[in-house]
Amino acid sequence: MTTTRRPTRQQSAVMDALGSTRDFTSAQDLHAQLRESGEKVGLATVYRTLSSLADAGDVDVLRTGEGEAVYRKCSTGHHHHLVCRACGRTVEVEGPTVERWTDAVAAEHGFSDVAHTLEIFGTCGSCH
Amino acid sequence: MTTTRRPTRQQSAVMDALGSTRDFTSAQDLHAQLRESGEKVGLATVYRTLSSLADAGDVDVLRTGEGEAVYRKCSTGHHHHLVCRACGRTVEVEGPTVERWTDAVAAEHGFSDVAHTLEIFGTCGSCH
DNA sequence: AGCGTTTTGACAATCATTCTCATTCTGCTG
DNA sequence: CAGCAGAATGAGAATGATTGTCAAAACGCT
Ligand SMILES: [Zn+2]
Ligand SMILES: [Zn+2]
Ligand SMILES: [Zn+2]
Ligand SMILES: [Zn+2]
Repeated sequence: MTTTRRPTRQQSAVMDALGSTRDFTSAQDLHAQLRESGEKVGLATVYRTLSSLADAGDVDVLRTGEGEAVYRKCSTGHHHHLVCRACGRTVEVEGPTVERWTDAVAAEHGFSDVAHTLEIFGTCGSCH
Repeated sequence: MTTTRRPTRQQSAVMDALGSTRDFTSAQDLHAQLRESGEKVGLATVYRTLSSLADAGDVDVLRTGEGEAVYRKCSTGHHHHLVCRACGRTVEVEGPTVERWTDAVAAEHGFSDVAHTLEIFGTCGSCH
């Protein structure tokens, strides 16, 4: 069931658009940006491409408070995000502390096959 | 803008329904349960009540992978959740380790007014 | 160029959530 | 108890993101 992937103009357009910003962006917004910049890409294709990328782990996804999915091209490897509520500026953070803590807590309660989600929100220096 | 609250039959029905399960439940599911148990409560009211409770911090909210909001009556105070993917069993967890870590990371990057979300998912012992 | 497969896109269909607003409660007041 | 102003309710419409449909277009390969 290996997802055979064939490269297309539309897919690279979406990836380029994603790469052009450091903020988390929604599928709708990406689609709007693409239209403005002249790229003709269908909305459904934007969704499909983002889903694939997310499944492959090539982009990070998280949900806004309203439940909308937002995407961001990130460095590889497990990490978390420190996001500014005001301007959206995002800093990737990582560290063994949380990883160890979550693993310990899960083990302590007999849970296996553990994963976790963690996001930190705040107001960055510039926006304060 | 203090949300003046007036107690009603519908609201307590929703709260009772929430209290009758230890798992995270969606507004839609709660509404269905209420109908089955004979309680006549409008869907809009279920949503309104849950929103109020969530805003007041009387229930915890989180989003499923599909973006649906799910609610749970929890103990008071800041804590996190260890949720079983298979059966939904939820354990509340807390500890100063993560709190300190997130605060430190945020401070290190000049962020203020910090908050965070953290959920741990896994397979509990019974479901393994 | 020809062919089987994959991808695309316009549009319809879902589905959770919110909005509207007329009607029904609730807590007082006299 | 009757009356009132404000709050809450509910049925249904409206919204908005996401997904499904399916014929047409694009690919990779021979
Ligand atoms: Zn990331
Ligand atoms: Zn982590
Ligand atoms: Zn909780
Ligand atoms: Zn915490």
